Amino acid sequence: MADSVVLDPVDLHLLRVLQNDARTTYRDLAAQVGVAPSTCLDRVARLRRSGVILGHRLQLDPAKLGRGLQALLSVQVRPHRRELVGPFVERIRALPESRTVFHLTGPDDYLVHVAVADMTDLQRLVLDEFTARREVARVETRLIFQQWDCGPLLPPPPPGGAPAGGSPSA
Amino acid sequence: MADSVVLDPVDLHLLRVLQNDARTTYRDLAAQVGVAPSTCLDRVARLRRSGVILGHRLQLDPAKLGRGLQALLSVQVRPHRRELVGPFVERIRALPESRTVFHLTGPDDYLVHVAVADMTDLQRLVLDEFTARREVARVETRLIFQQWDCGPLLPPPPPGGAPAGGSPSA
DNA sequence: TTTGAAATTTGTCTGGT
DNA sequence: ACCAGACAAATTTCAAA
Repeated sequence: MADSVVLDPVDLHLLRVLQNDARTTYRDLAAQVGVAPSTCLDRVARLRRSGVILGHRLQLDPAKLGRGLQALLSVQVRPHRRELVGPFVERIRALPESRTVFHLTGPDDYLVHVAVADMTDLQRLVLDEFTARREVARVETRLIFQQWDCGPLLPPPPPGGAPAGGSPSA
Repeated sequence: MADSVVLDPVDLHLLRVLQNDARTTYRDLAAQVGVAPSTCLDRVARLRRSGVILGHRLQLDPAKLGRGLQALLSVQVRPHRRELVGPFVERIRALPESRTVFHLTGPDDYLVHVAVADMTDLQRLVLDEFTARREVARVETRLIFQQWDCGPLLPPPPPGGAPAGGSPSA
């Protein structure tokens, strides 16, 4: 069920346009991709059903919301057992400051991306919500100078990519 | 221009609903928030103009796109001078595997979140695109077991928050 | 600034190619 | 699978409060 899905060039084109602006109308979508609007509807509905499209998210500016300081917290949880890490993750996820939580390989078990108002707020967060917890063995804080969101997420080209004059299968 | 913006309770309510589903219609939005649809339109347009809302993003499932393996790469760039790091960041941002690039405080200058097809692909990426570059002094790779996106990003409550029975201003 | 209703644009469905 | 057209529903405008 988590396996990958076959996407033809039309699907890819749709996804590429929608990732630039997820509210493009089906009419514009159709014009850009070169199929009829009703076909777009069909395709997009299929992509949602197959789980490729998970949903639509609003992209907000943290600074404009008074959360101008962002940081990454590396957290060691000891002992690293299910009955401890389950509640830990749930608690951290519920913090209004948390943006993303990663469970990682390596010596640092978790990486938490947080957005706070200022340094005072960050200090409070680290002391009260992380190091105060018994299962948290160590927290390392790194501030984020700048962050870039990269291009759209697209499937990798097949290993034996088709060259220009390649394999006429007729 | 990056300063925070005053948001009244209606704006906050709108943002909270839209972050759960950015395609909620203005009609439903109006019903949930308790104002007229045309007011919602006005408010949302204002939020876009003021830069609080940056855009609408499609949320895709990397595994369904054949990118089932994600990792975080910590990168040291030496010497850390503008004429080296500028092109470095641009090159990394342009990689189809890159999802986010962070410039950080601390010994690791950059953290790059990547999505790849498999281990072979990850090895290729690290060797060919990172360690092969002269300015890259060191790369540390950590795999992502699991990742949680956290609740909506909302402004922090004001320091002197209004208590329950507070300040009847009439 | 907000509203309610009119005008316009979109989303959705049906049936045909 | 795709397309075209028709209907329903949503968005957007606008005059008035």
